[in-house]
Amino acid sequence: MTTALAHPERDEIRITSVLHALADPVRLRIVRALARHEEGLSCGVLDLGVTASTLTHHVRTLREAGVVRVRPQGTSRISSLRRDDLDALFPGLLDGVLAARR
Amino acid sequence: MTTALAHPERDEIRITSVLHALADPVRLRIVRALARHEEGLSCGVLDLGVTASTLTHHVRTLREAGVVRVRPQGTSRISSLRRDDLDALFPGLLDGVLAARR
DNA sequence: AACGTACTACGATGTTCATCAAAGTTCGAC
DNA sequence: GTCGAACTTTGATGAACATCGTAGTACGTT
Repeated sequence: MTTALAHPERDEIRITSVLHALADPVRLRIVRALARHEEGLSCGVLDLGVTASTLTHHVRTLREAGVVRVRPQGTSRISSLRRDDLDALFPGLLDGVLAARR
Repeated sequence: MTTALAHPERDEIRITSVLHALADPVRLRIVRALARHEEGLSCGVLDLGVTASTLTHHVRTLREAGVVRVRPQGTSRISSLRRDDLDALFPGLLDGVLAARR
């Protein structure tokens, strides 16, 4: 399928969707990894202890919530944090989440 | 029941539980209301469009996640935001959530 | 003690969700 | 064009959850 991946515009991002997307241990690990790689990365390289299809589900949840942006590159898909949008809408939220020790 | 209400200690509060607790429209409205009333308030006074038993469930979810502190007062229970604990653990998170326009 | 208010506990219900396996798609390389 | 790698889609399953109604408890007031 070559239909472009759907991403919400900045003003379509809802706080409840973002919070729900972040409220999962696997997705939170993805977000933490993306925070360390500003340039983005293919989530397949992460060892998260879930199958590929589950990983697809999680990345889609993050994308549809507006937390990450995904762009195809070859057979891979590069995900990156939508830090600018999130910081503009919910200043402090992302930093607070990333600061969490546990 | 007069058994004291259980609250997690500050170092027992987990980010995923907090995010999950905040990721519900009804609970978010409760948190917003509590943010406007530092002294705390009885959640029963809020008109949230849910029954009393559902409200109990939501307040318990917030309490067990460490988002609010609840103290009995007469036949009521006064809830208040655990702003100090949340700000210490996840600086910016609460402000970011409260800043959300939608 | 009797009553009303505020809240809780329990049980039921329908929905959402995280997970997986299996089969399918897309794309680069040979 | 064939192969393999990376990812997605579909369908199934079990768990978690938001909601409600009913019944119950705790407490202040009369």
